[in-house]
Parts: sequence; C-alpha cells; structure tokens
Amino acid sequence: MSPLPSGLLGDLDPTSDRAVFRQIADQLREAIDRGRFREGEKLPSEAELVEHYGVSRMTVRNSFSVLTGEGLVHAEHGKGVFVRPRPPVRRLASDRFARRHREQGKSAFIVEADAAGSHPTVDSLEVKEEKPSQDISTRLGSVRRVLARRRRYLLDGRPVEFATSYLPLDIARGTPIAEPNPGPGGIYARLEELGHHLDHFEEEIRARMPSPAEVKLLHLAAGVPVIHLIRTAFDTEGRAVEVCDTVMAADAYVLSYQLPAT
Amino acid sequence: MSPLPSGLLGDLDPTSDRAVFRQIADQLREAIDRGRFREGEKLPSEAELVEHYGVSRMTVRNSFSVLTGEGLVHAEHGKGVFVRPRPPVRRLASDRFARRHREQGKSAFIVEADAAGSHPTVDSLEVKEEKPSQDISTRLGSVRRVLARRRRYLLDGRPVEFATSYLPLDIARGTPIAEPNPGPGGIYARLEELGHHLDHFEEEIRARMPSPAEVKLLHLAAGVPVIHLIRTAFDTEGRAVEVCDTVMAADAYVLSYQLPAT
DNA sequence: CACGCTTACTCGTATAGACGAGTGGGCAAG
DNA sequence: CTTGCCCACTCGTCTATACGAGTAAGCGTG
Repeated sequence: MSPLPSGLLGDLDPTSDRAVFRQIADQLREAIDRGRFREGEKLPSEAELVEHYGVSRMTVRNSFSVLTGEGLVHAEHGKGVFVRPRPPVRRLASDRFARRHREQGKSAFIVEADAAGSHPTVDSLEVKEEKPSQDISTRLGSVRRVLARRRRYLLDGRPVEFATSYLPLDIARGTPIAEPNPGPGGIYARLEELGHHLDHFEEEIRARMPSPAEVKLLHLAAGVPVIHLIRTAFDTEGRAVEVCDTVMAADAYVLSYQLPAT
Repeated sequence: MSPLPSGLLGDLDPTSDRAVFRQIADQLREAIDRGRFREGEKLPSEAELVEHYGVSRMTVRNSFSVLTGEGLVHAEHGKGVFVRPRPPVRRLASDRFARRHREQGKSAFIVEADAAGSHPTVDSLEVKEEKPSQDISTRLGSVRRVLARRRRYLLDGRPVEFATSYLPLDIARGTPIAEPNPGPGGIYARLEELGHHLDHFEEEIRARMPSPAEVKLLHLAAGVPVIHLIRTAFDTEGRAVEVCDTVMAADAYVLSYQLPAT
C-alpha cells in the first residue's frame, strides 16, 4: 500500500489531551473544509490511515464515526468513505399556498419541481378514515374521527418528504377530498369549493434527529436531521379545517417566510 | 453484579440478519419509547448489558452510540447512560418583532423568558466593524463593511442560541446601534428612530448538525441538530437594513408562523 | 463531627485480531 | 470478444484485553 501524499494530513500530538481519534477527525474535517477533499471524493481508506497515523483500525473507525455523525462523510461498504455531497435544496416559500397558485391545476410540489428542472414523483398514497392522535384531535377541535391522506414526495427518485393531512370527517367524507386524487389545486381548492374559505395557516417548525422509520422512508444518511412541520389551516370562521404533518429531509430544504414588520 | 430484572429487555435473535448491536439498540429504544425508562433515568450499565446479552463490551458501546446519535440518550462519565430529558422548548412566534412588542423596552428575549418563568441571560456581547462574508454582503446589497453585533442567549444558565446582526456601516456607525446596549426596544426601535421604517422581514430556515464550534458554544449533546435562521429586515424603501444570522439548539425551540391564505 | 482516603463502579480510549460481505478489476476459459 | 471466476481491497461486525479517569459512597482518622 502506497503512503499518503505528504502534507495532506498532519501528525498526531502525543502531548495533547485531545483523544487520538478526535485529533484524526479534526484533521480530516479541516482537510474537507479547506477543500482538499471535495464533495463526493473518497477519503483515504481505513488501512491507509492506520498506516499514516500508526494507530489501530478501531481508532480510525472511531474518527470516521465522528465525521459521519456530523453529516460530513458517509461510508459505502466495499468502496470507501466519501465526502457527503450537499444535495440541491428545495426552497419552500411562505406564499406557496397562495390562492393564485391553486388556480393552476397541478399540485404545488409538481409545479415547483418542474420549474426547477427536477423530476417529481408522489408515492405511497393512502387515504383512509381513522382515529386521530390526541395531538391531532386537539388541533382540529376535539374531533373523534378524521380522514387521513398520506403521501411521500420524491425528487429525481430521491425521497425528500412525507406528509399526512388530517381533515374532520364531517368536512371530507364523500367529497373529492376522500379520493386518491382530489383534483386540480389539491385539497385546499376543494375545501374552498365546499364553502370553507381559507383565512390563514399556522405552521410549527421543529428540527430533530429522525426515528429509524423516518430514516427508512427518506433514505437518510447518518447525521442528517429532519424538519418536522405541522401546518393547521383555518377557515374564515376560525375553524381548523386541516392539519398537515410533514417530515422533511433537512438537507433537502430551506424554508423561507415573509413577515410583516407591523 | 445482580442480573437485570427479567422481562425488562428481551433476548437476541441469532438467526436474524440484523447486527447484534442494532438488535440491542432496538430493544433499548423500544423500552425507552414504551416508558420503561423515563426521561433522565439511568439505563443499565455497560457491564450489566454485557452480562445480560452475553456479548463483548464494544458491542454494547456500539449500541449506545446508535442511540446517542439519535439524540435519545447521553452518557455521563463515571455515572452512567441516561435517557435524554427533553428540555422545555421556547416558542418563537412570527409576530415577535411586531412594533407593539418594541414599545415596551426590554428585548424580546428577556420579556418572553420572564413571562415563561425562566431566567434569561445574554453574554459574549461583541460589537465591531468588519468585512462581511460574501453571503452577508450580497444580502445587504453589496456593502463593503458592516457593523456586526454578536451575542449569546441563555435560559436558566443553559445556552440556547447565538446570533450575529449585520448592519451597513452608513446606517449604524455613530448611532446607539453601535453601542453595546442599544437601548429600549433594541436595534429595530433605533432603526425606526433613524428614519428606516421597517416594512417586512424575510426569514430563511435550515436544519443541520452543528459544527464542533457550535457544539461548544451551545453545550450541545450528541444527536442534537441546530436550526439556522437568517433574517433580513427591509425598510419601506425596499432596502435591506439588517441581516441577523442565528443558530439555535434545535431541542430548545419550536418556531411558529402565521401565514395569510390569500 | 468533619475531612480525606480508599474502593467499587461508571464510561472513555486504545490495541490486536478475526471473520464476513460488498465491489471492481484482472485474468483465464470458452 | 465475452463470460465468469478469482482476488485484492474496501468497510462491517464482533471478541478480548488493558488502562485511564470521573463519581460517589463508605470508612477511618484526626
């Protein structure tokens, strides 16, 4: 095995208090930050780093696990450890539910993705009636049963978000909203047609690490958090007519809001 | 060492494809989710789990590192591994910069924390003139030098957020905005007094894992992401008069926005 | 009673070795 | 040339061991 190019990575400081695996992680992180390793590029293999630093393999792996946890790199079995590329982000503007966008026909997700030149897909559509969780029930004004619409969104084949809309049964049952495809403009257009004129939305945003189920659904790499967004739609009478619970791959999104200063 | 209470944790499935350390992590995660271990409670020690499952210590540690990365547990040297308590969250409403809030005197952070019964602190205040990054410069309309105001916010002694405000020098130099304490109502009140009437804000929100520097500043546990918020304030003439770059401990915040449906 | 030491238990760090499994290139057989 | 196998290299998992260092409780001494 040929040695690493000299100067690419430094030496260890045996007098330092800092653990060896942290020193190695620090050097790799710095090399990445400085662009010595670019996005998608392969880092030195475990064996090469063992050789270079004169440490055991577990110590090198420990360093990698630090960087993996930071979302900086990811390992591919049989291939190597690579600098994690930053995927293109999708920008969600706060006016994405404005009435004028609903008048077009296709859903906001499809329109926006097409405009950005990506290939959008929606899958695992499920529409069913169910008993809501305590939280959802409270948000909808203590309803006992709801219509739940679940779907997952993909961009160019990569899952980026999944969402569940909950609507009170007395509003949604027997309407196009209960159909797999609710028609042009989505369920908000249907709600307005049914006489529930939308007044405003309230969005709650959290960020956290994903559950194992979320990791699977969104194909998340280690070190990628999720953005958890809960939107409640209110009609002009002040009634909550829909709650939408969305989990997004955080590395695929920037949320953008416009706020009045008054 | 006394064995674990039977039934608390299950057995391994040697026929399973799933790695042993993942099986152990799964069982611990499920026990936590079911409330068998409560917030702040100590999990069985590494030695106890080694005994219970009949595996080596590194395998048990590997399981813990999975849960740590998910933000579910945290280890304390010399004490044990504990279920990570969910700290109280601070809710940031989208009207937190409304003009009426500025008329009180104290800063939004202090007022809100007092109301919630917590003890707020602001530290590491630094005010200086500097050359802005490319990004900040662009947001402010290609200015060459800015006034930067840095500060860190703590609740009951725990750091929860740090922020830097950038203002064009031609606006801020020589005004109370350049003082360590800008006075009642904060810099937004001063901006309005100086004739820059605020029209609206734009906020960009991202979530990601923290850098090592951010881990230090916010005392973040492993598995806690940060929310990165960049707010630009525009005056009634459409000029960007301030950019505020904020990094928040994600486990301490819920952001809340009200959006018109029109 | 108060202080300090000892001790047992905890997690942190590191070594050395073994085997498994995914990947991809090269080589030999057809 | 194409196909298929083998092999070298990669990371994944697991064991066994060793020592270091933080914590807390108990115990003995002053």
